[in-house]
Amino acid sequence: MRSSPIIRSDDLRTENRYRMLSTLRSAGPCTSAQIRSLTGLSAAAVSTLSAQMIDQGILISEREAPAGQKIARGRPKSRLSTRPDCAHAVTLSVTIDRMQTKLIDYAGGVLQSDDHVVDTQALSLKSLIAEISQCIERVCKHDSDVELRHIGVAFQGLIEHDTGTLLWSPIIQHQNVPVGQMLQDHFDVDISVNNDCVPISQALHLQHADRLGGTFATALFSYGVGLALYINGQPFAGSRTSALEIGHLCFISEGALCRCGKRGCIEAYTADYAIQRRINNSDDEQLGTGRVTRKVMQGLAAKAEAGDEKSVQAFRDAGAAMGHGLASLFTLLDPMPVALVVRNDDVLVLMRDGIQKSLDTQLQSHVECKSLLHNFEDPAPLLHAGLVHDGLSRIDRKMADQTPDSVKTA
Amino acid sequence: MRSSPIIRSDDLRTENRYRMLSTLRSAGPCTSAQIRSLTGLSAAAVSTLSAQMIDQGILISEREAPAGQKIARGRPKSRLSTRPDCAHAVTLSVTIDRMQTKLIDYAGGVLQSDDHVVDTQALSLKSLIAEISQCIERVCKHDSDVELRHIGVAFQGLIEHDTGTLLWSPIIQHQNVPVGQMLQDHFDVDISVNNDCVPISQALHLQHADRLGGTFATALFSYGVGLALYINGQPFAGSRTSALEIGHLCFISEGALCRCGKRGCIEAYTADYAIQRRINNSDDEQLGTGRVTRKVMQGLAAKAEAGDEKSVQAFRDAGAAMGHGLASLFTLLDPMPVALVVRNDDVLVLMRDGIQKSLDTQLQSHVECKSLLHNFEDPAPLLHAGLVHDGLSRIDRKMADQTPDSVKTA
DNA sequence: CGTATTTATTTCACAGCTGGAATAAATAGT
DNA sequence: ACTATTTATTCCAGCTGTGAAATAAATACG
Repeated sequence: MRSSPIIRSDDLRTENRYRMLSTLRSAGPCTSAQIRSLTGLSAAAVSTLSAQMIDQGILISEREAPAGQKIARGRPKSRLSTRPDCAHAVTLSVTIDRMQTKLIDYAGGVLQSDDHVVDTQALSLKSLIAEISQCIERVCKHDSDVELRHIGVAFQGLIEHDTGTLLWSPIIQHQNVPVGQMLQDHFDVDISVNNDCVPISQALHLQHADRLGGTFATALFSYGVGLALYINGQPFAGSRTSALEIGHLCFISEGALCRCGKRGCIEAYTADYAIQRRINNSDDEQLGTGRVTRKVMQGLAAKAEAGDEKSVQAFRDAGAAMGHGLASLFTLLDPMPVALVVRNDDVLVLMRDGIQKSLDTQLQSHVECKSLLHNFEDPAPLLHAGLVHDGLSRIDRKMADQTPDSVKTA
Repeated sequence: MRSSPIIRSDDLRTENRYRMLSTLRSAGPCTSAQIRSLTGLSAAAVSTLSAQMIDQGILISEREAPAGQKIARGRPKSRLSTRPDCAHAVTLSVTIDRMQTKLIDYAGGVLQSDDHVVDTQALSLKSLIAEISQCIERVCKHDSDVELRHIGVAFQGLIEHDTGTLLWSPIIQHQNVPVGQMLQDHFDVDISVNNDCVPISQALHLQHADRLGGTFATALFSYGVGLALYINGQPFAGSRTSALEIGHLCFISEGALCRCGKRGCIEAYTADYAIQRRINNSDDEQLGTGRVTRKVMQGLAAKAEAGDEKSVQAFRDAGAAMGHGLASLFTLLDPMPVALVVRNDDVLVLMRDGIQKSLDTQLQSHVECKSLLHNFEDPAPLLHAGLVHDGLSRIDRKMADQTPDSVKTA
């Protein structure tokens, strides 16, 4: 009902502070004139607000790079940017075989990295949280003056975004794990837990809006398939979860057995284990254990590229399943560009025909679906960029709330 | 990126004017104290704003019903309400066999009604628009001082909400009909064209939020199946269309022929013509012509209720198809309550088992789907309420924009 | 009839943002 | 050194809000 929560004029100030921070966050360091035009605020307001925030130690102002030869005529521009040491965030991505942790400063710089190899499926509930906590502590302990304000965690699976509860995940043996709550008890800072697709989609929106536009889907092929949406320039958030479980849409009723326990899921044809079992002649009932290594997948892909009939068919079927899922998505919502994010591009090339054929068959004729598919290799940097942006944006919100007055009062 | 477009303090005023109107719109006539608590505005602001709007002729203030016996002690409350004669809207619903038009005043009162029987499938493009225009003119001509500010049209089909273009509709032979544009050329007022599900869903949110909550789906069974969503208290709007074509999700690949030209659509099992052809032994290739009358459907339902095996199965299959669609929706987004809106409750009763069984089979086990389905009989009053609310809300927005200053300037 | 009670409006000082004008700041060119 | 140029800041009146307190309005009660 309410389009905006702003009523009081001091809420306006908070909002405008956030606007400035948010602008600096996505556009990088800016001169006050740039901020003025990007935010729509008046010069007077920008000046007042930035002075206050510099006072508070949130922003810093520095001369524009004096190294550049083309020095302008008048008073040199000074650029505002967020002060790196004013706050820190931790980003943590959990995949089936490792935890990657980074300590980030308020300007987005990476201060510490930690890569911890671990078999997540073998962990007890207690040791899962313990391992995660240790990763976070490791990156934080390195520096002495860490102002930790946010921890952002990315998992694969079904995640309740308000509470950060892991409802279900293919890489964890347990269900309904309140990861967010448990970490908050441990560290007492804001925690956000998200399906890994969500930050990736955020990063794509920041970096590739030119290609993808404001409305697009992000499909991540990893140990399973994840999907996140941007709609009209906004990340789509459902009432409980933000990511869409496209992998568990029913593709063939009473079909192949899926990891989730159901039959005929898209994932039971698209996931690496599904492709593997198909090519290796094992039947569709086997789920296998552990993960299919990247090397094994490359082997399977090579086999298909070499023309092995069965392998080619397996990949084509995987594509058909995925195409069915996208067609369903396009039927329910509107057709939209899709970013296909995958570690190994070969796999996508092999599936692409199947995907396209499925789309062509299943979409209504009046729908144009030319060139909706965009490939992106290597999800890792996107995931990192998304986690950083998300974490720092949440800190921005808190910084904006700390109006000078409320600081005095507190 | 921008959470709110408010920067200048006069935007604030516009927004707060709209807040007040919007509150009056959904809560009905209110005292200034009620408005204060519902909007969160201060007494001073409410007083100033309401005085201005009364001056402008947008609001009226009247003593609370003196008829009531329990007269309070002190100064009697006076209630603010929108002034009926300050603006008017037309609502128009087009179904396969009729156009229902109403002239509404700014308080939501029905001034004129028009029920025009017409076979929409037989109309040429030109006569379709002509018929619609004539309906609108008929209800407007009756009164002399009509301040027409908005026309809201509800169609079944795929509609681009920005432009009001009818991309595809089962009840119209033509495609890509720019209904919105053509009506605007004719009447020069704001036009909104929506899938009929959207206003119905809006009305359900207003009237039955207690049962459905802020996140729910609305499935309308009419000549086909339509679906609209509310997510976190907001109507869901896609980038082009707002309604979801759940009826054309693929249920059985290479299955029964659907009106849309594809095969195996949910609608090819759920629609009235689909049920009819199944029971009448005609094969799944026949599309039939014209519509299945309500009487015929009641006959088919009676047959099934009497225990006819084939009829029972046809309805059960229809339910299974619908259940598949809902399961897909619940898999992609979160499971949510569903309002099943249908003219004839019997039909729903016959399908309900099939729906539930499909849901139970296809949803992941960790999902609770007990009692998500709610029945609503008779879509007509809901559609009307939704159209009225939508039309008047859009007028509210324009009224809020007319700040006293901007009036003087203009 | 005057008083108590309740509701609505007005008034005041304070704070936020705007647009425009006036200053201040910092540098290149002459 | 002085001036021109460009950018940033400050100041102003005007508008929008807030909370708190005072005032006005309209009725019931005694």
